[in-house]
Amino acid sequence: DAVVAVVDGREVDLATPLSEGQSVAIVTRQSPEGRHVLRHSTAHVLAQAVCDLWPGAHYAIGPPITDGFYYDFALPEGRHFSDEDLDRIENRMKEIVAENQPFVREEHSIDEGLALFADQPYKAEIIRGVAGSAPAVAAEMTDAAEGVESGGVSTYRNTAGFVDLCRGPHVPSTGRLGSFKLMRVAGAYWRGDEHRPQLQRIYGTAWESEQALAEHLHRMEEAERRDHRRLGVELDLFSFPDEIGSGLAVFHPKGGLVRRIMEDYSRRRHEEAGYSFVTSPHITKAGLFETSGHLEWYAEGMFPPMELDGGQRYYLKPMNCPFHILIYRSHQRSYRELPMRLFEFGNVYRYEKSGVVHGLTRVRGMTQDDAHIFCTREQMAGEIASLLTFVLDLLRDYGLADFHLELSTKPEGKVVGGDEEWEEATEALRVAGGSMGLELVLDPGGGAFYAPKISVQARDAIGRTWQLSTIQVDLQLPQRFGLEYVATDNARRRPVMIHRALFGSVERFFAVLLEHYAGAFPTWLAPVQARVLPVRDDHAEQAAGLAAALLAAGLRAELDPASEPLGTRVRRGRLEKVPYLLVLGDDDVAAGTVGLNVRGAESPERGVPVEEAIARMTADSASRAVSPVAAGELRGGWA
RNA sequence: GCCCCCUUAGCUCAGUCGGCAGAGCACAGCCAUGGUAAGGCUGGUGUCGUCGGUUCGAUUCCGACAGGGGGCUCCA
Repeated sequence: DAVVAVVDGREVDLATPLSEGQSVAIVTRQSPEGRHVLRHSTAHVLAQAVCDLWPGAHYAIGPPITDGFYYDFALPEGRHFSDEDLDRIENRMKEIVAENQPFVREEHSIDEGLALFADQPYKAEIIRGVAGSAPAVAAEMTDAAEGVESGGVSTYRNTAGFVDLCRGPHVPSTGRLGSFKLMRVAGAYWRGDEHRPQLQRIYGTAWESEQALAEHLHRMEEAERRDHRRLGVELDLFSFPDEIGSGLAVFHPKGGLVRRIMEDYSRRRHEEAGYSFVTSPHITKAGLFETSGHLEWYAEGMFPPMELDGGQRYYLKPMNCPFHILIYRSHQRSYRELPMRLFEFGNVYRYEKSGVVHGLTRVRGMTQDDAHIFCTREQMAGEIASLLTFVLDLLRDYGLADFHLELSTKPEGKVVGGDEEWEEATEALRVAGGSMGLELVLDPGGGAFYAPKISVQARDAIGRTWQLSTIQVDLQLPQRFGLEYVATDNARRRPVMIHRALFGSVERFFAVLLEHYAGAFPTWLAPVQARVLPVRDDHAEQAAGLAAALLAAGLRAELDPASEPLGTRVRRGRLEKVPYLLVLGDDDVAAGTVGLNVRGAESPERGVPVEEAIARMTADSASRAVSPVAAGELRGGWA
């Protein structure tokens, strides 16, 4: 069961000789570390198989990753892998496993290493790259994991003569791999740099047993089942008609309804929090984005301009901030007006590259719940703190509960503004973020070109983390646009501008909630909250009366008439994840009751008095305390 | 933008080794009035993503384009 050992705190091969007095622990194949080793060794076998099948192939890097591994190759004559090749490679890998070739560790000097990999340019580059660096730097580089230490290199060789540069450790022999499956091929740039050659990457998954592999594949299917793109079709929420274009969604009646409820609640909360609601057009003359700097910095992310009479260029807006700035600047402002909080559900358009568009989470046209707060420098810290509290509070109302914060600091290279300003703004965010009682993770260099930001990362029901709200402190745009206010001493001062979006984009947040809830929106967000099912046609009148009573009670209710059998209609209601199905038959008409089917319950409650049913449903509808469905159990759609 | 894959009925998919296509669900009509996860019968449905090429003939082979999926890079 052992794959490697830990000797004096360091992972080593099982074949490593021991000295007296050393502490030894065994790493088993199903432990996280053991799986890591299995995956790493499987990657080696993958490279060996590819080199067998494509003599002269160059192999680059092949690390273990979450759930599996990958390996990057450059095939002779610039050839590419296709899906059919995966089967061939996998079969060859199985032969190598059957041959049970030992992994033999060898140590070499740098020069020997270079000689060994003379015909492997990527390996040679790794060796040269690390050998040329100071030891401290080398240790930081991921290349160190590939087997290069400052003094020499380590390799692993097996009986077929395949040698790979590697730090190890590895399983003792190829027969000790677990169960694996090659998943897909992809292109990947050498060293992640799009200006360098694109290599052919093969992804695989590997586990300690057939069963663990099967469970992983099953988990993948479960995740697919709650994919927002799939649920969007199944629940008739939205679509992406080809005729409109890539990354441009239309929301259908039910999706539009959910969206409107989301937005309405947000509006109400923003009103209570002292925001003013503004609107701005979708297009503007080029000058506005020249002043803001967007055309200088991000023109390639914008849709190309429309030329109007006289050569005037108009752009679709990728952001709302310059418009809000013009609202601020429409007349002279006093310190008495600050902080001024301008909010808009603003439609913006960004020219996302064709390969990155993805469902509702990466689109070319979206609605931002965008606000800009203009305040004094003295107000800045307090404003950020109350903003963070507001944001987290609101996100919790939508059912997200598990957060951490991320502070993104000044990026390298293209930025505007001086170090002092950056430092002041960053510090304000750091202090506010630190006071929230949440983990604060540093993201060095991750800020926008004009401002540092703090973002709220939320974990959903199946453990994925989404970047949602962002708050940016901007000292640049107020300067570019010459914003001022008149202070108590009658001096003109420059306000600070805080950009913030809470959902990020309504579309994306919709997708996050849809997946978080696996399509079963909590009652307050559900497009249809209750459906009345008369058992027979002769209950139609009472059923219509009941539906009317539900509507009168403020519930989104509808009637599903008895033109189909009850079982059919119950099934449909469950698949559509309607929170309440109210069945009305002879007994109910006689007694003034309903058969109440509560979403998530095993069986119906018969004979519930109508008044009681309405009271329960309205209470549920008013509640935002919900617990989302955990992973799995989507069959039946009832969850 | 780059690499691989995909595109057949509203949806999910089968199929044609090149001779103008099928299933289930959905939809429509009729029957059935059924107390909790698919009642029965009948019926219609397709420019086989688009445009070119090869061919006597293309949904099938080739190319380009569009849209989608998985990655890479990017994400103000």
